[in-house]
Amino acid sequence: MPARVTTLKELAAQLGLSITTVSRALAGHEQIALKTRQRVTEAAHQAGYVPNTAARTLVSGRSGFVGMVLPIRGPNLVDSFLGEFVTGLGEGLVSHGSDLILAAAAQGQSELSVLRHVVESGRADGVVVTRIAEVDERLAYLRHRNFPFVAHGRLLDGDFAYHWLDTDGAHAFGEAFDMLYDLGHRHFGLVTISEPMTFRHLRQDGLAAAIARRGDPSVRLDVATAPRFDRGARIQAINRLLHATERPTAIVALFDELALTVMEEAGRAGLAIPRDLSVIGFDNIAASAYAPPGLTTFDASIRRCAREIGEMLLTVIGDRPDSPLTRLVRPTLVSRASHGPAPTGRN
Amino acid sequence: MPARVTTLKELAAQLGLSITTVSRALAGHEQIALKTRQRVTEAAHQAGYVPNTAARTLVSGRSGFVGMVLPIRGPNLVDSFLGEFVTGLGEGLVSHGSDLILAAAAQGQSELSVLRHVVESGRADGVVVTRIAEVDERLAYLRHRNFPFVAHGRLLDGDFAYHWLDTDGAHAFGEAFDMLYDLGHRHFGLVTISEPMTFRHLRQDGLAAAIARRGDPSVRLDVATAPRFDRGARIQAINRLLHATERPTAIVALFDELALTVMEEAGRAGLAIPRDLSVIGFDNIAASAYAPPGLTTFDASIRRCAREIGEMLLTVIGDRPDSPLTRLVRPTLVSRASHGPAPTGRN
DNA sequence: CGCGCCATTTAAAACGTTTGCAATTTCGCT
DNA sequence: AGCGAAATTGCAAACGTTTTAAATGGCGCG
Repeated sequence: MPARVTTLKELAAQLGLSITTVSRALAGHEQIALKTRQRVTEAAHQAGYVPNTAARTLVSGRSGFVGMVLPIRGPNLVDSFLGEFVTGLGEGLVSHGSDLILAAAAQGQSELSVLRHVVESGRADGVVVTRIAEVDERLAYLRHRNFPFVAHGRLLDGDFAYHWLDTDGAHAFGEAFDMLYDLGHRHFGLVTISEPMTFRHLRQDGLAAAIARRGDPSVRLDVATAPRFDRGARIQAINRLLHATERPTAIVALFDELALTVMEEAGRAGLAIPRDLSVIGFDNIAASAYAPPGLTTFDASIRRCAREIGEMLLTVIGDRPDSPLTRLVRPTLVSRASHGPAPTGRN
Repeated sequence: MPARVTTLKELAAQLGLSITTVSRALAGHEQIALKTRQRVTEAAHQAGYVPNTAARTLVSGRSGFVGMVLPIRGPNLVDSFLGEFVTGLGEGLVSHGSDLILAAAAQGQSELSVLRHVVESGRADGVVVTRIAEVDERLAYLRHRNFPFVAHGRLLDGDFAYHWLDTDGAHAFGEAFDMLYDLGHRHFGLVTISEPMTFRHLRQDGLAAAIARRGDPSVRLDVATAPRFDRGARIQAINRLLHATERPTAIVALFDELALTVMEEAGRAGLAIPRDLSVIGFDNIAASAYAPPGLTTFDASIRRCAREIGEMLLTVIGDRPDSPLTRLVRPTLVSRASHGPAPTGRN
């Protein structure tokens, strides 16, 4: 029946009350007589009244939205976590009735400009920023604007305070090293990317720190680097590692996609995993369970993290705490079949 | 510097013009002198002016948002397409500067109630509805409300007109049958789900139609059904198929996740793929490329479809066409190594 | 009976924008 | 210089809500 939306004015007219009273009754103000409150609530429910978001936002200055810039990459590249992340964020927000706004950046439009638009148009009360870069203009902007946000990931230098949640990649990579070392490995490979993302450093440093901690001079680490989205270069870098005169017996990859490529290329080179080569990844993407022989990796539980990020952001928006909320989540080892004892004979 | 947001009033004051003129100048109205328009545009750019969404929405009745209900399932179940879908949708919307609103349904809250809230709060100008059920209350509601929407998927009975885009599962399943038939297969298995989703019927009917078209009475089809998210039941159903006294030589799965389970269980039963059993899936999820020996499947190109859905929805919102926009996208066969000639000896 | 106090309700402004209509300015022409 | 039309600009209302400040009514008490 109702092709139109009910408004407060209509509801008030129907009830013979003023708009003010109806508004207050629905908000549950004590000052309105209980009987009236009940009567109004009942009528509102009856009429299927839903307050208009725009009007409410305009007057209150709060939109009830949380924003995020949608990472759009090349034609066939989809952020592999996006689904999980968005689901988790939704879970985190739903308790407060906040919705999520996803703003896409058009081709050639910087992510910053989209972020600015989201912030300055008043679309959102706070934003989530993911994939922190070494020098991150988004963070600089948000700080400067003093706009509520929570970062998924961290900057390297702690020169300004902000709210963040990060997975403890450093710890995981240390754990990977220790495990492999105890399995007899001494010659390691690290496959990483060349983009200036901070998680790259955090993880690599965690590995280096674990090596240093062990204090065994016979440990050797070779690093292969390639651009994140250049499959050719990636394969080339990996094969340099694989076909060196002295080949590592264990390769740790910055994340699963790289590890899967390592396994593929290893297979192509006639190396059996884990007999000839141990491989460990990070993230635990769906394919890792299926790729033979099953990739040992760390589960970053993106969904749970995103949920927590959502909750943190709601706190930040509501309470504006002046000391930063921070949270380091330790990823859990998912032990599958891609790692094992170091090969004993020569390679 | 600007911790506050610039408003039209401030801009007007600064320029010595009325709010009206500034508003019109920025909107590019011809009636405002060109020189003024330029001056205003320049000043607005300088000040980093971004119009307030809420105010604009309130007066224009258009929010510039497109809504979608975020499917939240059990703890570890994430809609495997969500990332791709959302990315595609974002791509489709970005040209018109529309953003995407994702509203999550809290535990125990029906998807319909969330949808109602999105629609009636005026948050969105149109919505996208995915995973159409046989009897879909969301579609019924939207029609009744006469609210712009585009469905990803179709109802079975065409009793009311609406805008949709669907992947032609019927065609794909027919194609799969034809291919397998030509490889000598006569005994088929279909693994499907018990939930009342329409795509289930469309695909199964496509398969049945292809069988009928062939007119070979020796063709046999066994169907195994299990609830979508009940892994145990799924495995059981598949194994009933696999361990029947007369086992199918080719199994077609409703979608890749099922096909992957079929391959796992086949491996567990000592069957070699594709020597002993051919398996074909649908969707082409990431894991399908990695799961040995590589799953033959159909690529639904979710991202491209979602993008088109976004574009369709913008058309619907803008033009309110009275004849329905419909689009059937033919999925493409991704031929990997999980299918082959029917085994010749007895099984 | 009148005063004041409390409980309850309401009028009106405000949020920032768009837009119908009216006012003002400019300019050509006589 | 003066007129009228065209070009340009501005006033004010409207969108639906929240909120401040004020009004109204009821009632006890002196």
